[in-house]
Amino acid sequence: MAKIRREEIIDVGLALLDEIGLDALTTRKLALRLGVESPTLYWHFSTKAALMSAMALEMVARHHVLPVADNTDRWADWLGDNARSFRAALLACRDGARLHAGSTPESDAEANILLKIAYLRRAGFLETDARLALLTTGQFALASALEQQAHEAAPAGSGALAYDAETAFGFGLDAMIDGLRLRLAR
Amino acid sequence: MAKIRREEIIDVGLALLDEIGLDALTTRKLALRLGVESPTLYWHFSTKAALMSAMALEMVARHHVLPVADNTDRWADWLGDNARSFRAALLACRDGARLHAGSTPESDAEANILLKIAYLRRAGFLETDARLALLTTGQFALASALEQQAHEAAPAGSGALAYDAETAFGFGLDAMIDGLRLRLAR
DNA sequence: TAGATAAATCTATCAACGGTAGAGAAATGG
DNA sequence: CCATTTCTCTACCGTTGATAGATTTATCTA
Repeated sequence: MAKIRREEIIDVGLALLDEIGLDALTTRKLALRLGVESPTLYWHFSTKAALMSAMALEMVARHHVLPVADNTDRWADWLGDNARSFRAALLACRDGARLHAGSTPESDAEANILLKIAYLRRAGFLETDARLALLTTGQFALASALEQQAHEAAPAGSGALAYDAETAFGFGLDAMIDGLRLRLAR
Repeated sequence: MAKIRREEIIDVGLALLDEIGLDALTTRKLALRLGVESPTLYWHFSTKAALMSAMALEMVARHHVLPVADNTDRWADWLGDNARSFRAALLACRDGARLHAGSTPESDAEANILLKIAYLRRAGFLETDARLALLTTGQFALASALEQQAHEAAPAGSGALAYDAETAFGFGLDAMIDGLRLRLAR
């Protein structure tokens, strides 16, 4: 009768996800790896979806740790780094983007996001614009990671419209930030 | 013994999806509504995922019908309209964005996408940039629709970072296109 | 230390799911 | 009229997420 902690479930869950992918990740397989029977998981989490949410949250918390910058002159660089960091967190684990999109976690810690908004305000943005800038760059990062991992899973030839995901993300992100710079200048 | 056609399955499938949502859409329920037993579906589609892909394709084909413009001066307007049209297509049906993201359809008809690339080339873009501009605006539209429908399904209070999805999309899209305009000017 | 209370896991089972095998009905064409 | 293809049926399989309730382990007090 092995005893497990909530953290352990999340931790092993993420490791197993990385090995076998989201579709194959069942409560039984996870329980087996934990040395436990599957109903045990339902004492720690009300539902499988709740467990997945917790995993998604932990994944971002673990890899997306970019602190707020001091230099407000370089806000554009920081905003780009922030989006790249978020995207990298989603890519750090197999099917990570789908895991995140499938659940509905309060993506960033509330406190952290307020700090980021405050930083952009210091750089000259209106409150609303700061929020939207963070939101939309984040959404775009998610979309990019989502599509990249979908292509990794099913390597369709995609004849005429092949592209490199990394390059495409950089292209779109740069455009977005250039647009924001323009908006700030007005 | 009712006979059904492939189109009919897709059609009724989309209608049923709109009623009960993606998670509740099972082959049995769909078969029931078609007046057929569920294994019948597997004669028309090799797998449920293939059926979902076909539905996703039909959904976009039905609603995302913006033709290529003539006026190359207004390429920015057209590119914005194109992204808005794509997003509207995903929102036209409950869980439409998840349906699209979950499958891996050759999003646009190949021929159509080539026309759009050609149009942007005429407007002055390099081949690569034209492709990336279409790709990234489309990805952003998908992400926006995905998050909007996720919030519709689970109306989390989301205390401090509430926002209107439509507004946020317009904000990000405008920024992106402004950035592209800048790039074109160089 | 003894005994109760709370915390955590177990066994057994459920209905529903995606999918398959193979028999059989309906259409098609010579 | 028969043979062949096209399409649907019944019956079933293994797996899934989840629940109920007995049972064990830890904790806390008298």
